Amino acid sequence: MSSQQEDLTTTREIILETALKLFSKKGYLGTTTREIAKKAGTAEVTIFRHFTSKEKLFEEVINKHSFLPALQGLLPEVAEMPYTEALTVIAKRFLDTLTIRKDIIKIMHSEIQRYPEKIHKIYHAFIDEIFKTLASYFTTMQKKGILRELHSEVAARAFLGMIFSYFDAEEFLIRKKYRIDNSDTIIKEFVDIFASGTIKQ
Amino acid sequence: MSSQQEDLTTTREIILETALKLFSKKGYLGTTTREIAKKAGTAEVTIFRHFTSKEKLFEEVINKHSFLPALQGLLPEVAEMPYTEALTVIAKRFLDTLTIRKDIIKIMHSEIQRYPEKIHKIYHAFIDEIFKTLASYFTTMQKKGILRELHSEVAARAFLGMIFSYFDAEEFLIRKKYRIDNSDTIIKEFVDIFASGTIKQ
DNA sequence: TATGAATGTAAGTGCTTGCTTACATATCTG
DNA sequence: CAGATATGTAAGCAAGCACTTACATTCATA
Repeated sequence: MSSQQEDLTTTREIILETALKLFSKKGYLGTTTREIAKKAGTAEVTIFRHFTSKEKLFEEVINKHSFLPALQGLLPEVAEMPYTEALTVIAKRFLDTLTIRKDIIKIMHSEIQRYPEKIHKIYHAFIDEIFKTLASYFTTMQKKGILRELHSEVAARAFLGMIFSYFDAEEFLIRKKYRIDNSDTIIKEFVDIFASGTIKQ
Repeated sequence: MSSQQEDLTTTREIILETALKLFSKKGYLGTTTREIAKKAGTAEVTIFRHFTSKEKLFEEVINKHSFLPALQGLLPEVAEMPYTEALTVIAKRFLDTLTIRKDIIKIMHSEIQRYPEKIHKIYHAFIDEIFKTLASYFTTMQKKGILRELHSEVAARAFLGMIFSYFDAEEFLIRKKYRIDNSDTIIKEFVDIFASGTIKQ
């Protein structure tokens, strides 16, 4: 569960990372350029010299952190594993990705409707890719006779939905002290339910 | 899927409902008091006469829509049904509750940083009731020998998580034209997966 | 009919915010 | 060393914002 490493060498990168954190924490409107500058240890005017406007800075933050290949590379890796084990790996990888990228996910999840089409599309592409990747894994497993007949894309939504809701609640809503269990235990139970709910026989 | 009816008789109520919609759509900071006034068909000063400040108006909006029980009373109704049917009823009721209250849910989701204490409290009151109701149903079903052994609270999170994520994507993210299927079909698949994943044998 | 409560109109105040301008300083490079 | 490049300091502008004040109007009811 390591956090994302960024090269914080140039002023530009420092500003981008600082902006990411602040936009995530306080929202776009709740963050001022003075605040970003102060926390980044630069002069406010430097931000405008690099990014022209707050709006464009925001776009660059989004562009820099929009990420696609979240699950894609994982498919070949898990294709030969036993079903339950594969699901566990997928679940953990997905949860890890969410956790590492939680800042950008928070921005997109809570402000998406208030921003231009461009950002909408990035988020859309991300979600679509993940659903379809997992759905295609399920289809493969059906052909192998391991999974029963089901709508594989709906199944993908079910599986990822459990995990996303769990992530969402843990990261943003629930106070730590109220946690039921650690994430491995919970993932194991989720996978058990889902696996025996989708397996043939 | 009817939307929540409010008495829009008094000026006060009209302002509260207008503010709810706008805060939900544009966020607290993205909504101006002028805008609320205009859309509510009143003078801006009327808002301040009623609510003193924008901040207090926001609080009243939250207070007014603090959740009432969502699943309560459903247990006895469902206790004697076949398992799958019971899950379907629960899922639909839950999805209905979310849909009816989508505005306030959206506000709580995006403004949680602004009001950590209050929103946490309301959120917990809402979620706890649902989790516990469902968990206690699962426990009962285990005792009856219908369900296998599992952590009933985690199972409740799995089930509600699928539905919540589905709701979240449908309401806030996915453009209508891209929908896979209608909600009844999806709920049926969710219930199938979950039921066969939790049933004994 | 007279009074008071609710609402409207209009003007304005003080603050914050994104962004600009002008000028100074440091550092690197040819 | 000379010039270019990146950054800092400081002041300030124009707009938008929440909120206020003063006064007028409507309307129910005592």
